Amino acid sequence: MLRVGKLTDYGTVVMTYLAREPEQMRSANDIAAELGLALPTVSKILKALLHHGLLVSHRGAKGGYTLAAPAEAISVAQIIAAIEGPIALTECSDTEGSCNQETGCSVRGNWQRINRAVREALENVSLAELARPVQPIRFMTPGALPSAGSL
Amino acid sequence: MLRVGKLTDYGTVVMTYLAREPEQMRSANDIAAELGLALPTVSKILKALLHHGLLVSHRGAKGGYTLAAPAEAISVAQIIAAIEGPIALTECSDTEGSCNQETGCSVRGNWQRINRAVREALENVSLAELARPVQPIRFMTPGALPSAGSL
DNA sequence: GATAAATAGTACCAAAATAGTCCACATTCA
DNA sequence: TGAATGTGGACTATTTTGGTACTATTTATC
Repeated sequence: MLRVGKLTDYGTVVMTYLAREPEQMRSANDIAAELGLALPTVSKILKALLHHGLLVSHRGAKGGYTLAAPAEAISVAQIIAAIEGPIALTECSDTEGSCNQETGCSVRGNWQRINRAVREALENVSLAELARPVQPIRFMTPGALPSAGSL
Repeated sequence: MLRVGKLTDYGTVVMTYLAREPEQMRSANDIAAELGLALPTVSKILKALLHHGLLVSHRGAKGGYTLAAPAEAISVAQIIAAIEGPIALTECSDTEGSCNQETGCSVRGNWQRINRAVREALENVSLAELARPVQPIRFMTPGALPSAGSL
């Protein structure tokens, strides 16, 4: 449940890679090679991240990308928004016409709260935390929670 | 960012409708007519909700559906999971092969925490809350938060 | 028992979103 | 000047999603 595109997943990986040595400028080519992804795909992701101010680019030979801010100041929410776009959980935002039912519309209103809750959860995870190696906080017996990693 | 299918949206509306008079059994036809949705679509949603134990069905003439539990005991997370399926935020769950990079994999591990945070946010909203009319908790000046309702 | 009204299950199609690629152009370093 | 690199946009193929149709099964009612 609750999907995020594959490109967004890549996006977090790319950002994490850049966060390892924030001062070091990396070309799209380097990143693609290092991460084992296709150059055009990486390029596309970098453009999106750049557009949303998460990266700084340097054109020309010896060019590349660096983080626009310290990893602590970049949230997962920003990364997702940059690539996924500002699409709400529900798509009923503008076209209210379809649901002229009192019941339905009150539901729609309450979705706002859900959206906010999820957004806050995402804003509270920084790129820095994402880049940290996984701390084995809890080892659960395999199979105990079948979909532990799923939403 | 962060999408939920249209069917899931309908699902919440259907559940909310049933929650209004929990004792009252409703046929798929009634629900479709009342909510202004196509019968086959509503039927599909009801089947999914039924399969996940959120509804109880009564077959045959005068049959229909009722909630399987009080609205307070059903979470939005359950509704979403029933219709959207247990798809994780990222799809890297099984096929670890594609990403053989240390950098990337540590990111993947950290996604678990994000998933959990979001899931908990969703589990903390019950169907009962969803069914409540929107309480105008705070009126914010329009435009102050451009994408207030989006994620 | 017969009949009508429902759900149950499954398969299918069309449309939309997504992933991924390619190319022509602009910029900068050596 | 030339090679390397980002920029922007268009394009295609694949996947996912939404929506529909059909048949079987169950049950209330007459």
